[in-house]
Amino acid sequence: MLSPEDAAAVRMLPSQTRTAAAGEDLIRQGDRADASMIVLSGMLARYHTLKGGGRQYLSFHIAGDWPEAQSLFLERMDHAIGAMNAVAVAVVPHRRIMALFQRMPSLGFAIWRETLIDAAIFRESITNIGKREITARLAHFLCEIFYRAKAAGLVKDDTCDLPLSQTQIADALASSLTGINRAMQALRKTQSFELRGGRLHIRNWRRLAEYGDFNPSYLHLRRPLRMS
Amino acid sequence: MLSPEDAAAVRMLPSQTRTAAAGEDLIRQGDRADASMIVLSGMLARYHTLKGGGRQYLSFHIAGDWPEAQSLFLERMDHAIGAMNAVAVAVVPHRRIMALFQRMPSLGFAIWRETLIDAAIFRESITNIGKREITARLAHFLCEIFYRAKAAGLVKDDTCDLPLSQTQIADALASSLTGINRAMQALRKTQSFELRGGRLHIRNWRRLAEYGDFNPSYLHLRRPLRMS
DNA sequence: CGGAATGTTGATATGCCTCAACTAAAGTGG
DNA sequence: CCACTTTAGTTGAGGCATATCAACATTCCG
Repeated sequence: MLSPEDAAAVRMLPSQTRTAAAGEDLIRQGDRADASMIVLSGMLARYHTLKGGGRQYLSFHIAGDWPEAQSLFLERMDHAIGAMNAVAVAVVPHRRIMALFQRMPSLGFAIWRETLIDAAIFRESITNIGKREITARLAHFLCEIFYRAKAAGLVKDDTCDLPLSQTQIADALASSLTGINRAMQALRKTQSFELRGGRLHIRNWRRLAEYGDFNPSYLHLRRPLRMS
Repeated sequence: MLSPEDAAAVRMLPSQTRTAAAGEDLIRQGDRADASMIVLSGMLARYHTLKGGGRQYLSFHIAGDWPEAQSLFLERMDHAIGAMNAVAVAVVPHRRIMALFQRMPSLGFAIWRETLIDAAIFRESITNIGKREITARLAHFLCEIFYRAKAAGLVKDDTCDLPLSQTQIADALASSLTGINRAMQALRKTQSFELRGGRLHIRNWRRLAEYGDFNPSYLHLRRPLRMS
């Protein structure tokens, strides 16, 4: 989340809109990128591909995110970025961004800050996967998705998009389809949320956050959200 | 790893040397930091503390690393930084660093790049913990430690420091003490390394890297190392 | 030398993965 | 619009990797 001024400056950048369908890759592991992208709509994911073809999803990105700011300074992609549903992104060449930095250093710092928050999200994911049992892990995951969507202004009627299959959630949370399916059933019993048709509806935030041991401080929002 | 010029500029910054003994924290979760630190010697770790007191180690840092560059733009620490053995760090106030950026933007970009590599390391850790069985996970971990030490010029006689107990390795790899102990024994059978007295000695890099499915591209070195 | 930290080994338990079959929903073409 | 195909979700059974618990050995260190 950039400040309004920074966001305005970014919008003035010459950019090209690119769309992708669910399942398509926008960048692949090993690619060189000479442009970054800003998500306009839909959901992107970063993922590693393992030998054998399995995936580990690393993070998910929604409108307003810069999932690829890192390519500004890292020559090759160490992961791929794919579309989880129909997606539109603004593609901005690196040189444009670098040129803008010179005029507005604060914008550079703001984007830097975004990449640091990204890193904080990865850290939290390590702990989530490493230390929490599968049901709590899922609860934490749902909390993060919802909280970030809310911070981005994408929540309406306590509902946001979550266009992931249970298989994909399993590959994000280092679990299996069966494992996630059963965790989902266990969590549903808490009546704290509903997940249908790619939409996540929160019924009882407190309970879900409690269950998932979710503390949003790692997201480093400038002002905390008021959760219902 | 900054470029020689950048590193020289950093060395000119007024800084204060601070030391810490094994087990001491340099910064705690929730703290505000108004200075960053550069590791001079010893090993630091970042970690999350869980309710119940358990730890999840997130990353380890050796001489030359900036484990805390993120505090430049993130107000509060979302994790702690502790010393794994006797440590010396150079403490540089944020305002000095920011002032230097103005004179040498390239330095800012170099540090930004370092934080992006940090993030890549976290991502790899997610995959390592999430998708690899415990023995391969350990092998991968040892490879990363050694490879980074080598890149930093801290390897002599195919040996580097690794001042961690099996309990600490377990808390880094989302395993248990017994689990790590047995993985260690299994790995030792490959004769590819020795780990004693806080020193890691590599006997057969190829075999260990193979076992741990270790591909160093995520470390984004400018020129790859030649491994013996 | 004694005590604490670290590492090793064995026994047992269990969370979750794997495999497999089946149901439900969604998407497609005649 | 219905039959068909594909994708997603559900359920059960069985096995295994790894956690947990407990005792003991070893090394480190004051």
